[in-house]
Amino acid sequence: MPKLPQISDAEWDVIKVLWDRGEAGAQEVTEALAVGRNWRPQTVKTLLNRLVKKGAVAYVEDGRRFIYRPKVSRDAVARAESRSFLSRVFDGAVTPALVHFMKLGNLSKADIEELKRTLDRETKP
Amino acid sequence: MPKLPQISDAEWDVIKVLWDRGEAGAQEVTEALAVGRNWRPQTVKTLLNRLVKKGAVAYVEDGRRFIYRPKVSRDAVARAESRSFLSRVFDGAVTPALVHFMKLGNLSKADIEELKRTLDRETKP
DNA sequence: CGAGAGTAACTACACTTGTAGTCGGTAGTC
DNA sequence: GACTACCGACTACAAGTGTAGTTACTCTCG
Repeated sequence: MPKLPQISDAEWDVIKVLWDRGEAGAQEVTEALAVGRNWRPQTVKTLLNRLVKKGAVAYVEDGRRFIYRPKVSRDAVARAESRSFLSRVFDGAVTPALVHFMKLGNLSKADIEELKRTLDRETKP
Repeated sequence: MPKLPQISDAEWDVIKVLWDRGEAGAQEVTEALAVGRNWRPQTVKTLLNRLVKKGAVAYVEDGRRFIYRPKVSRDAVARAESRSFLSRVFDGAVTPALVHFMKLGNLSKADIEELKRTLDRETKP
């Protein structure tokens, strides 16, 4: 499995677009991010380049443009980020973090039901 | 309420010691961190200084040494970090994050019970 | 009193991150 | 064939981070 690189905040926004679409060219990514993140095209290209250099993203040439595609799964990266977050903020303990998040509020009844089911599923294995 | 500064990884380790003890001098912090983070004393002082500059920590002079004390609560900082983590990794959605964390595993039976109770408590208010 | 140990202040320096600008090439258009 | 628009490559640059070194001062011990 590829070693997971450290992905920065701005880079996350970029790679999210790739995860959503499967693959995309630089221009497409720039347009997808136009709302909210108002980046110049060069900025997006720099970020794509850094992601390539980090090994998080691959590309194929398509004529004179590049098509980028994620090389690492969102789930794997989320897991790594979660672990680093947990160890920094909660000393690695999952349960206090869960309690903290639950108290962050805004859980609907449906959410709560789903979470309980997930807990049940976690009980046996 | 004081604006919450952005606290870096290394700074977290330092301010955690202050949260644990209430207050401490630079040397004490260095010793507390000697296991795991093997930092030179100057490194710890630099980090304390940065925390002071950021407004996360205050100090009083005690003779020719400084006694440092947190100015922001761990809970408030954890909340801010959680929010930023959530929005980066899970687009701000709490429930998927909770599910993800639960699957990170290692929940004991007792943990699961506690979490269910917490969910129940979240149900009414 | 003189030497050593410990203190905070100031300085250092490479790496990452956010946010681009510029350059040289090519594809497509008149 | 000349011009324009777009592409990737390379360069830039300030702020934040990790990790200290150096300096100037002072308290304490012999």
